[in-house]
Amino acid sequence: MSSGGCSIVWFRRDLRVEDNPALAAGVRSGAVVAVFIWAPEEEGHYYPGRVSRWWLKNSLALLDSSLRSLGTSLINKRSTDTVSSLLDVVKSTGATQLFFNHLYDPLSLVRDHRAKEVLTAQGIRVHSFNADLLYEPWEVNDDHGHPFTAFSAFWERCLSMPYDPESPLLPPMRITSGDVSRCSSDKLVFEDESEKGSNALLARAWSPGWSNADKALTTFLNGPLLEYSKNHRKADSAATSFLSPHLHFGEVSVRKIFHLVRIKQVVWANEANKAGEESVNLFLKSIGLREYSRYMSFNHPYSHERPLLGHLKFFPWVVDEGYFKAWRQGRTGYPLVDAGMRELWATGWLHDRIRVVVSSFFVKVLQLPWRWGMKYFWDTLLDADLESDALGWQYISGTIPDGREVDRIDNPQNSPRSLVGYKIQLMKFHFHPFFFFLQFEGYKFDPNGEYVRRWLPELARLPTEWIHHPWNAPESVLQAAGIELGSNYPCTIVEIDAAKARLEEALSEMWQLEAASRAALENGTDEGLGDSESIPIAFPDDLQMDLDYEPERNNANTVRHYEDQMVPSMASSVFRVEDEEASLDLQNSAADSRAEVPINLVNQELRREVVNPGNMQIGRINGTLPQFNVSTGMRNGEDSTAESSSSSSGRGIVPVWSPSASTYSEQFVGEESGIGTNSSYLQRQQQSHQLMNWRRLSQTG
DNA sequence: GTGAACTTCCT
DNA sequence: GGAAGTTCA
Repeated sequence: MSSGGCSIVWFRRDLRVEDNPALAAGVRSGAVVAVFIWAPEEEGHYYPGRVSRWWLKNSLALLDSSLRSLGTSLINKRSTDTVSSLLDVVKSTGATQLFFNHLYDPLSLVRDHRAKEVLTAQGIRVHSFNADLLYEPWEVNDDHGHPFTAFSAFWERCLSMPYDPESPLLPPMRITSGDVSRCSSDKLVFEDESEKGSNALLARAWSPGWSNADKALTTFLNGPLLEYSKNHRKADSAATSFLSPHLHFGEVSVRKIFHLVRIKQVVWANEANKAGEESVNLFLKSIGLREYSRYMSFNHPYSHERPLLGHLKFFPWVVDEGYFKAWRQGRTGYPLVDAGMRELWATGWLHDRIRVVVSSFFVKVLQLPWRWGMKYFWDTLLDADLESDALGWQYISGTIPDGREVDRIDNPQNSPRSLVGYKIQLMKFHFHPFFFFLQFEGYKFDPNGEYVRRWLPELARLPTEWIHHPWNAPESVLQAAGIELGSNYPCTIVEIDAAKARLEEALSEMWQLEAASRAALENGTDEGLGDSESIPIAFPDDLQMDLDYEPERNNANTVRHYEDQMVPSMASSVFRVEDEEASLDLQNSAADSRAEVPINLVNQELRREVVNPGNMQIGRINGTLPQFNVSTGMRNGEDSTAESSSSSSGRGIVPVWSPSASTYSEQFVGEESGIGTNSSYLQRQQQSHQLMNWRRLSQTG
């Protein structure tokens, strides 16, 4: 029912015309104005990295040309305030409706909710849809109606839901363009001069854009998918789908992938093609992990900044800039790790297996704070994806709940013996697979050393026998290969045995701290002890790659720009908000005197962004911070203006932040419940935290 | 009812 | 490989 005015279709990470529910609904409602708003400052320190911006630029160009062939074009807006820009577009086009597809990262959840509120208040009808997932997060629950807390159970349920995911929609036949004569389109700049040279190389390997994504999908389905299971262990194989960057920007619909893969599954099942079936299941699992990452982000919106299991709060991370740099540059002395890091820097891509290798090394051997690693991935990966990367790093760090710890996490009421459970859990994650793997098994990813030789030419002449552990090679062999350890290839930055010992120490320290904190809680003493989570917020100042270690970068002027990607210093960001909210926090802490695990600065940081993304104020209601509400209240169309796609159970739901308390996720590491006390702690600690910057931290490490 | 043994689960 | 859930004597 078109009401005279046109409709805005707001594109974000759904850069496709096929199976795009928001676009389809907009087109159905009449004339359409398609809009993309570029407001990267709103992303805070998750300002997209260079390669990611390159992708976006190209993807948008393709979307625009597709829209043009259908009868309209893409209006681009450069903005520091997405919601204001939306309003501007509404006003200049006389639009009466807004259509968009859901996103699930914490910032989008807040921003989109605000957009909906603001536009609705202006009399605009807002409709939002699921275009990114097989099922919306709130559709998938266990038998008790609670969200799942373990991936496997979650995925099993997804695959056996009583109704199938929506069938993919065809692209619109044509689009009637709304009146954009008074709505200008900005020229968006996604790369500066210094970045163009590096980016030029990307185009040789990648083709962004929805139609290319579709080709990549077809290629994969007709080729590598069959061998996916067999090949996916190899670092080098071409068996990956290479769909992840396409998926990140929504150039291809997960539901389309799912449907097509399932067709293959049926065919191969009929043929009793075991390898094919296994491959399909494995590939679907990777789709499932992507779904789960959104699920986690929705249910635990702090999961990109805070461990979901509390014990890691007490892990004494090694805050060592030198280690961090060596890891980034691929100079750790572990060939497989170094090869991976150099490939990442040179190409923006890393095979999934190698991601696990380098990130495990980061967390378990170097024991650097995982958020640094995650941030570096964010800056360098072509398919950087907040939710997926958060899930991945939390997994590597062993902080993903496995479904049993849920009701004991950070809950003072629980019996001390649950500690044992944590302990073992973490020991398992840390010790078991990795050290073994590093020493003996790593080679199965790259049995012939081809991968290492490609990315570490200095090791190319080393016989395969030694290629993964040159430190064991006889001197004569090294000499013959032209290698001098410590000179043209580094000695191991940390030896395995030393790392193992240090890890044991670190873990026991962690348990002591946790026990002490627990004891303090039981005594009603405040705060407890050390909180290593205050580290990860800081990010070293000089995240500059040394140019001589960048194989693909011959131009000395192509210095990477990190200023815009810098994690704000604590002094400059957290405390500004703190000041504004000082009085409130006092109230909160008085009301919430129940002793809590101490402050989590990370939480403060998210809060800063959430409360104040790009200088827009999101109101606090009743003196509390916006909290994420997954309670059932909003299921019943608390939001009457929103209309979900056509999902039978999904109608009326838009992911929403609201001040209402009592969410399931409270059970995790004080996501909500900790806010009040955290703030008060912060306030009291203000002085000391203000002084804390990277340098100071590095001295303590 | 109770504890031992067995099963199942673990991005 | 440890712990919660289940079965069985």
